[in-house]
Amino acid sequence: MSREKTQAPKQAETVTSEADVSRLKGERLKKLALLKESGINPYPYRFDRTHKAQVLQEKYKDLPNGVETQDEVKVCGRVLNERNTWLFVDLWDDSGKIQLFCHKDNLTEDQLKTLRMLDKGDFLGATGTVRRTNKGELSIKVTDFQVLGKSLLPLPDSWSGFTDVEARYRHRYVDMIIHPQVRATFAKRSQTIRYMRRFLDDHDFLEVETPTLQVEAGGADARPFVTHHNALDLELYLRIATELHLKRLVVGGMERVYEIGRIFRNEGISTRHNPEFTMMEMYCAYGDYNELMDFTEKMLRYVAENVLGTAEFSYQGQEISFAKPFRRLRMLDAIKEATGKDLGETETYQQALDIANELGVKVEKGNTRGHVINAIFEEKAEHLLQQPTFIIDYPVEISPLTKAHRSNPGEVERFELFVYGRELANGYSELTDPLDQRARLEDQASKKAAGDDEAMPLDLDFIMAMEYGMPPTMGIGIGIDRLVMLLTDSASIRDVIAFPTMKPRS
RNA sequence: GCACUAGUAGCUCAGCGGUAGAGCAGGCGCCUCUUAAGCGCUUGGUCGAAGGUUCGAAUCCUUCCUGGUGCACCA
Repeated sequence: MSREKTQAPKQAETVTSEADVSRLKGERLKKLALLKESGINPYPYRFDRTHKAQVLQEKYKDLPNGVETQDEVKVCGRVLNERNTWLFVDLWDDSGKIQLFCHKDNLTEDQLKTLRMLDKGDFLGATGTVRRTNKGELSIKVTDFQVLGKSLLPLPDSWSGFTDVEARYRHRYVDMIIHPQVRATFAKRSQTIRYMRRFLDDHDFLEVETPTLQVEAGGADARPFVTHHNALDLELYLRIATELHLKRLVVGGMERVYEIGRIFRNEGISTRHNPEFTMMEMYCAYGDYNELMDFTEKMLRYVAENVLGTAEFSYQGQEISFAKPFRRLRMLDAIKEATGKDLGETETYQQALDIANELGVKVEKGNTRGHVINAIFEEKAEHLLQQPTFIIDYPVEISPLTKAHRSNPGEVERFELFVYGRELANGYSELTDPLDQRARLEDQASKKAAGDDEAMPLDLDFIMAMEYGMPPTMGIGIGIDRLVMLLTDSASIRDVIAFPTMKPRS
């Protein structure tokens, strides 16, 4: 605390020297000083607006050109453009634009002087009457105005735009000021979560919260972030999934639960991966994966219809339909469709590996028939799945938390949903047999001990929970960021995460 | 982690061995019914960083930093 105080004067010096260095900021600091000298507070407390821009545009849409009303309104927002030396000012709020008409006939000498102390980027509140100019622009004939927040830094110019991707991610607020599209994307992100939540709530689910800090990070194959708790002198992991805790709640009698939360995985960054991302996981007692696919389909359709107004949309030039029934395809059949090879005829790791070699698929992870099948699927079939497709019946070896298939040996009742060749969701009939679960997790733990840092740890309390008895349960995880990418036609996951993970500068 | 690619004024870009440029933004003045944009004049740069080659480097070479795209990892 005392350290901060001693540093305070130094910070003040920095601001001054920056002003010397940056002439653009310096010009604005001069205007700020001028405002203060004129007795104006450039950072006041509030403004009572009567209308948002969009409301006025709508209300006066039939007002003819050149017609003035006597209707007095108060509007406020950020100045993004100015023409004819502040005669015309484009004021933007979160609904849209309204033009201010600042004619000298309607303003005092002092007000005209104040007008010259403004900059693009400033927040302004204006009072005046509604009129439409001869050229057809709805405007406020300003009779009074207040500075609501002085801006000290220049915005990118609106004509050439703001295209430096790095700058847009690092300074998202500028990106959002300049690009209404970006604001719209994040509004849709919010709505996506809202309607998913509403759908689940309407189906009697309870929203819950489970620990982010965990002693062992389980529930998925991924490397975790490590952190440290000082008071306990304890190494902790950031969660890589919410699954194991949500299932404990099902054991506890909460029959329908879900969590929408941040997940952390210590993996590479790409257009489809951010180290922290948002996942919706839900668990529902007494259902199986067949029912879960029906449910998922309905939920996604509901979300799309409410966010977009339609369940059919275009993603990166590809028409995607959430309206039509989603195709359901066994993994082995997907491989057969893609390659002509029937892995169902193989029985051993070696037989499967021979086919992989024949297809030129490298199997770099795992040494079981299931791993080979999965590798072939991922390399040969996955990218073909453009329209929503449930790939069902996965190999047991890559699914340690999933119930064995009721009729196909070696398989589990699991599906993944693919859209545009990308995984969007992962669901299954949950494994509820504690003896089977213990055996599978012990197998995982031995792999972990053997050096597989993505294998799951042995969570004994999770097994104990299951030993108390668990009902048949269906459960799914949906990648929210990827869903938002689809609904907003965003090419990169960074476009749907307001503050994506970036390396620090210098 | 690997490959390719980029970094020049506040923004968008040109320049690719010979004195750092343009448009917009900014400043000053005039102007007051404009829509990218009234008119005139004008300020503005560690060319991402550090080395090297050269008489001379924004430009060529090396290393590093930070992005983007693809691959790998993964969801």
